[in-house]
Amino acid sequence: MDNWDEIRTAYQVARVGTVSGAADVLGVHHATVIRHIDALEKRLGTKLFQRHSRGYTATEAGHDLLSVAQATDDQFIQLAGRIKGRGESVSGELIVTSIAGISDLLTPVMLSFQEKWPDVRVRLLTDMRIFRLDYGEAHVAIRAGDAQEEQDNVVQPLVRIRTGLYAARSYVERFGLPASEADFDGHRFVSADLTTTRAPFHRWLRTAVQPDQIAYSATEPAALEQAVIAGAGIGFIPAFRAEGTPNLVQILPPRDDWESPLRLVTHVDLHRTRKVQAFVSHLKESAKDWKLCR
Amino acid sequence: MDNWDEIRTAYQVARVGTVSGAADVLGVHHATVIRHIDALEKRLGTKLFQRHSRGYTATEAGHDLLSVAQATDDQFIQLAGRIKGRGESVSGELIVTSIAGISDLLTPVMLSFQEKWPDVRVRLLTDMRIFRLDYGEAHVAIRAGDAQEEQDNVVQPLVRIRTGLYAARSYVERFGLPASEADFDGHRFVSADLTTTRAPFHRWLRTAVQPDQIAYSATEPAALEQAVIAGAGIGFIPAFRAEGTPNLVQILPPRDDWESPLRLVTHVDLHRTRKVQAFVSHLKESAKDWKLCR
DNA sequence: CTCAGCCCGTGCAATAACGCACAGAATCGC
DNA sequence: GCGATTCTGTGCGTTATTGCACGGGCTGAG
Repeated sequence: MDNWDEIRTAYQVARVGTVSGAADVLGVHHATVIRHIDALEKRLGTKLFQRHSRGYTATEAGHDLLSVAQATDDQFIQLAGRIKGRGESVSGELIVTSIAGISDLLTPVMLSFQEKWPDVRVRLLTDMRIFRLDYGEAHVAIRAGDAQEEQDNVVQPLVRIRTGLYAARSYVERFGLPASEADFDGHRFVSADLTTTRAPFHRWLRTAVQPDQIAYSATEPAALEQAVIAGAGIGFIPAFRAEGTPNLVQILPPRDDWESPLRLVTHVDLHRTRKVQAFVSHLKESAKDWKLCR
Repeated sequence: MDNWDEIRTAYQVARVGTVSGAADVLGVHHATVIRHIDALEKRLGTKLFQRHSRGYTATEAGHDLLSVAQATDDQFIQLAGRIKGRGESVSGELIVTSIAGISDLLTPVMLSFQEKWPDVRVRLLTDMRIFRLDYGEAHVAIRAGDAQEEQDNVVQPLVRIRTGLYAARSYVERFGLPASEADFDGHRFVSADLTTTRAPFHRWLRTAVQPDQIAYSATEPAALEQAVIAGAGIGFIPAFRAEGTPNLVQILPPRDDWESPLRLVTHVDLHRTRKVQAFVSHLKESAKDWKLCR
């Protein structure tokens, strides 16, 4: 059953009853309607209409087509309404992907957004691999660093996360408190695998300490944080997280060159839609209240 | 939502995931697919797909279209199957229209036909006006006389109904029994309006008797028959009906030039279908058993 | 790193679809 | 009964759609 347009033509003929009338409705010449009907009947091998001087009347097959195409027409009209309205409405799914380790910041934002727009189903994806906006894997991405983005992505800076060096109180009691960067000899450190991170503070650490001083490494930020809290070594923790955590001692305060700039990225096709715009503005508004960032 | 073909194209793209793949399925060039998508998105004002190097992935709107068009495709396939199979199957409605007054003959035929093909719903239409086959008002028509049929009608002779002149026994007791055609003076006759009948025996009667001898006239054959039986006058009754009716006296036996040839008429478009063929052959077979016809 | 394979996108030529005009036929109203 | 109207059907010229070929980009394997 190729050529749905011919079905649509036959539908109008069955509905109106005349070729001329259907042609008017369809906005084409009546000769076109005749040719569509002829072609469709030839392909089906059955007469859809009885031709007579007052018009076309549908046969049984024509009536069957009429009812099916009627339903189709209704559904397409509803579909068009939904699609056209979708750009205007804030509803459906909103998929946000972000770097790991900032879910404390994001989760309240997502929840308040969903509270504001109850028709939206929110999904937050965090994974090692980078989700591709141009594959439609997410509507909004929150990424770190200055990495080059793809062509069609709209990038805007969000906040800069301040990160400091911390250690657990239990670690300090056991290994002592280094006075400064020059006093790091003999200390143990917790860091991410260099293969999976491009965070500036981790890169800095690799230059500041010996490789064998990295006592513990992991890929997941939460795992690193847990390791520091457990006393495995000195490690980087975002200031906003360290402040709320007891038993953490600041070794070195946040430095500007450790700061990780967060970028808010959307695909250009989705950037214009009201749903994405709503979330973007909501996120930027919420980010103003984030402490210990800038 | 004009242009259903573009929806069909978009449906295949959403299903397959690539323009090239959809083009293969649709049997068109991939450039055509791209143009269809572009046109459809432009008309809807919404992106249906995210374009990337590995193909097209559907957006939310695209997924919506996919599910709607999927259902449409299924329904169209089923529709095509029904329509193509309809010509082969003996089912659905079968509308027969006939001249009034032969329902005794037809009803058993219709009933046995329905018994033979239980999926058929049979309708018998008899009315003063002639139902038009080319308007699709009936599949089969049984008509009388030699009237010219329209262009696309298939005509085949059925039987010739023998008609005689009869009177009720009560009439004969009151007015006497005419010995022959020459003895009609003073007798009363029952006849159809000349405006509504072209039956040869009625026309003959108008020449054989004086107009004021027509004591009773009607349009409906059953009404005429009832009038004759009630003793209103001498009238024509088909031999097959008169034989089974008590209290009827034959005035004149059937004559060849009174015979009314019945024609079996079908529209050329429907004549080929198996359903109509089945009924036509069933009717002709049954007609062989009709008594007092030839 | 390079090459092969598989996508998408666009200018240009061919082709199929379309609109136009006219003819024929039937119906409606006067 | 007869013109007026309406509808279908077809040949012809035009337009729009399609197919083709080529270029470019991305991906994944060797």
